[in-house]
Amino acid sequence: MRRLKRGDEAERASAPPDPPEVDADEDDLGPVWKALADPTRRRLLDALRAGPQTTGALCALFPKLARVTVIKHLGVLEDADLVVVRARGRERWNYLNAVPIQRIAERWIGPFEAHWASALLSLKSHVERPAESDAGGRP
Amino acid sequence: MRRLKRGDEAERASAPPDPPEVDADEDDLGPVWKALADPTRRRLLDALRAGPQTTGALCALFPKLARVTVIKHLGVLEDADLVVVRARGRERWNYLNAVPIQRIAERWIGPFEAHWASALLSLKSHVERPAESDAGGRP
DNA sequence: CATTCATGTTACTATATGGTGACATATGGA
DNA sequence: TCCATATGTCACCATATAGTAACATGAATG
Repeated sequence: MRRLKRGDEAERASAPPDPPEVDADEDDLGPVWKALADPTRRRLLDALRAGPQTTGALCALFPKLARVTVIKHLGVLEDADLVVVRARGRERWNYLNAVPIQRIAERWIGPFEAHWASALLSLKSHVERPAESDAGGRP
Repeated sequence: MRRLKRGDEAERASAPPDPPEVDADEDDLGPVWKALADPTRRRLLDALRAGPQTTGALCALFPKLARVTVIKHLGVLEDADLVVVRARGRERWNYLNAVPIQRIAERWIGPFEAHWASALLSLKSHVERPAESDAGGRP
């Protein structure tokens, strides 16, 4: 969790400021997985997909949660580089950074795609079958 | 429990006055995210990518962990439908099931992939206007 | 300068989870 | 039958995490 950086001079409080740089050199995907594990954080990212939001606006999207809870979730997302923050005045604009998600897609989803194409067929015959029988054996 | 799908044929022309609702469909792949959050379980799935293995063989692949730990991890993976088990005799063959991963790719990676493309565009505009940042501007 | 508003930080609690050893169950072979 | 092997369950502990209330900080406004 980073401290507030002083933003540029406030021109108006309705339009988001310029987006920060997309820091993308994140080789450790562990924090990303951890951040994505929580459904609230996934919904938070989903909300940010529509566009950058201030922290207060994000808190307003989750009336069931305390404001501090949302802030902590944002901190986890920021540590995972899934959210980048840029402060302008006393507002804090949260930007979605989808690059780590794309990393996951490249390094994880891709290799596993071969399985639901090939191994799924042999697996499908086992799924609805009661265990304990010896048909087919070790592939 | 299955949630309703919302088809969005109806386009909104401009920014609506009502606050944008966060689509909070907590689908059945919550356990999948939870299962994937742990690095040991990811390595377990990685080992199963080479082919089905008995529980004992999998335990042998993780000498640092107790056998019970591996079994519990396999239980989490099985609850998430990422691993399907079939018993043969007194052995237990664990099969990888990549379908939930594919569903994550469809429902998550896909929508976010469109975003990191636009994020790069935003980055470009940010680079072309380097003056408005606060870097070094703090008196 | 004082006030207000948006935001962040500091304890604190409850629950979840990873990890382990001891014990239990079932299967195959002597 | 008896015994070894493969696997799963139970009780337990340490840590992590989601969540909260109360308090603190910092910027805009009068």
